[in-house]
Amino acid sequence: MLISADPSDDQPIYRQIVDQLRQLIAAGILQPGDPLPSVRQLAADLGVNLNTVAIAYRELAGEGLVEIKHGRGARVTAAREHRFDEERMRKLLVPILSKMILAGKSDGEIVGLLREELHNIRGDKT
Amino acid sequence: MLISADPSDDQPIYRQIVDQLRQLIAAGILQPGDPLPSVRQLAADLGVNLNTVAIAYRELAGEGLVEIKHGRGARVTAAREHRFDEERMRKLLVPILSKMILAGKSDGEIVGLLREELHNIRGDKT
Amino acid sequence: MLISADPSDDQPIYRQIVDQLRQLIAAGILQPGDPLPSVRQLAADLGVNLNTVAIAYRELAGEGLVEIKHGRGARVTAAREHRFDEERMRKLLVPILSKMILAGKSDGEIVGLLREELHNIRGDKT
Amino acid sequence: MLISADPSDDQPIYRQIVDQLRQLIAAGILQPGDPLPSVRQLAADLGVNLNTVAIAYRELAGEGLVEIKHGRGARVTAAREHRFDEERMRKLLVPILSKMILAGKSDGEIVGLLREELHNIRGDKT
DNA sequence: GTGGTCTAGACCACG
DNA sequence: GTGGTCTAGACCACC
Repeated sequence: MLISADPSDDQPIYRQIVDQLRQLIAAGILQPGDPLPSVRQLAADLGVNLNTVAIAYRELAGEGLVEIKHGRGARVTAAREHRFDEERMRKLLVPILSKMILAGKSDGEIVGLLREELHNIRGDKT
Repeated sequence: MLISADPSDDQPIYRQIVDQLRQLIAAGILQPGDPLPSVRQLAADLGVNLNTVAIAYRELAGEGLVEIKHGRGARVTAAREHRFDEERMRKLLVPILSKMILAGKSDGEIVGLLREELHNIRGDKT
Repeated sequence: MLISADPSDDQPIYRQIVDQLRQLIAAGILQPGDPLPSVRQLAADLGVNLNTVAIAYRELAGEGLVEIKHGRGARVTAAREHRFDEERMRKLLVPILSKMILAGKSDGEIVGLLREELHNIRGDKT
Repeated sequence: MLISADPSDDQPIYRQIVDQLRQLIAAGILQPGDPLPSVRQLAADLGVNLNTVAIAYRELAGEGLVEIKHGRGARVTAAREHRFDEERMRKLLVPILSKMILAGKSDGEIVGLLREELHNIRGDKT
């Protein structure tokens, strides 16, 4: 299982699912055309309600990352540029960076950690 | 006023306040020992509910960034290492990085954007 | 083959088939009395399930556009006025028009686009 | 009540709500900044479940037509251009036009009906 | 089998 | 008060 759901996380479960699937797609582990697990299957695996997974899938469909076909499951969309709201990204970044700075991290350490995560995501997936 | 509250932001107001105060502390604009505006004052300035500001202050107190003295207002905590939950930081970073990757950003572009934001936060504050 | 089935379309396949056949009849490309391809044949050509095509034919029969003769295939119905539920047509039109209006289209642009499509459908068919 | 829900309609209830609200916004009856009825209120009025309305609101938020504020209700978004996928609009139009043609309507009649609907939507709302 | 929709009812988060 | 999320369970539509 590549996906997990933690009800005690501060993020709602459906968003955890969205974030993890988005990461798998960004990593290339899920390639365009690949099928996602069925709503019922994933719900059973995660021990969550069917609707919770359905909401996650619907959100990904809204982002254009997956295509949902009635009766035939969901698949990763044929690759296409994802829109990029730079201002939004910066705003998301600021609180995280602030926390790191307050923890005494130097710019080098912060950039290093970022590079590590980028590498983790991109990884090798041949 | 260095703080603003935007009701049309996607973040709840109390979190906007928390994030901005944390950023000001990280930037050194608010130094250890400095007093925060009173809850009443800030609530009035921002035009938000008193409780909203109180919740924000309580959250910052929970993070150990400010000390609330009953009846005597809140002050930035005497400098001390803020705990650093690296795993948590990484988890916060992943969804943002995934989105940037899907938007076609190269590692260099992503690191560049991060460096810019770091610079913006650290800025000049003597 | 004048018909196609696109699994990545947002419309279900059976509806794609219905809409395309209806359009061909409206355009006069399929004339009253003309035979439709057999369910088996069309299903094979489109690479879709037999039932999917059968459901499409049944829907067209329900609209009175085709006649299904058990064991002898389906034919376009002898010409007769198709019932016209004006209210239903208006209801179908409203969401599309609303979207166009919100996109800033003028009445002229909208009417122009409609005229183009009418022309495309009517086309030349001897 | 400006909105209605018909469970026997072929469109799902949440989409009926979306379409009607979009129409009201296109018509200017709901202006930017205007509050939408609360989820619970509208659900009660329509006699449907709270979640059904919530899904409709979320969809409108995804379209950028309304902004939902936790604890403070939903409002029509400050006006902005709605994206316009012309190909999609044409594809939606074709089946409707085919039906009208099969009903024996002339181009003039069809255009006339369209103009009427445009007028109905745009209407006077000073 | 797949996903889509809806309900009733619960509990949490925000202001 | 507001909306957000989740559950359990039902029924429908598509292939």
